Amino acid sequence: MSENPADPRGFAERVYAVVEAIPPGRVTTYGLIARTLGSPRSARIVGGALQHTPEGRHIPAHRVVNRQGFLSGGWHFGHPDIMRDRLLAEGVPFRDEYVVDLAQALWDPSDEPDLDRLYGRPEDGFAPDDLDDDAPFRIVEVTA
DNA sequence: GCTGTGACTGGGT
DNA sequence: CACCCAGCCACAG
Repeated sequence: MSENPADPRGFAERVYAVVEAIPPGRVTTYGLIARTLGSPRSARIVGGALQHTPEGRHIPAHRVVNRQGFLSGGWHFGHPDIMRDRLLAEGVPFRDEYVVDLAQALWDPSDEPDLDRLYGRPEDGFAPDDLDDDAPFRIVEVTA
């Protein structure tokens, strides 16, 4: 599987679009980005995309942390301190040395209105695998 | 095309 | 609360 047909820009491009929308002083998580893009199980791919962030583009990748608020991508900046200092400079509250206070700083991309225009539209022709994710049961074919 | 690999996650122990 | 475990899925060899 390479690229989503309904996703001509590529998954990584859409990840960048979301990350660029994160307000200064706020953070979001890999999982929320993945969910917002319609692919809840692709949190790891989100991380992979950020690892290959193009130099020329100023993408605030330091505003992405894991579900616990931990700066799991800290070493990408040379040292986790770099990432932490950038967040501190923006006023992001910390619960621990390398753990941000998600209760205060978490920003959910899916709360943003007009998601389609901001991040692209995952609906058209998107693989329906995500739809049953949160469903309590799966609809199966009735065999005669 | 097949395989290995994670800046992840949620559930279980 | 802290590990451990097994899915996860796009992407690079």
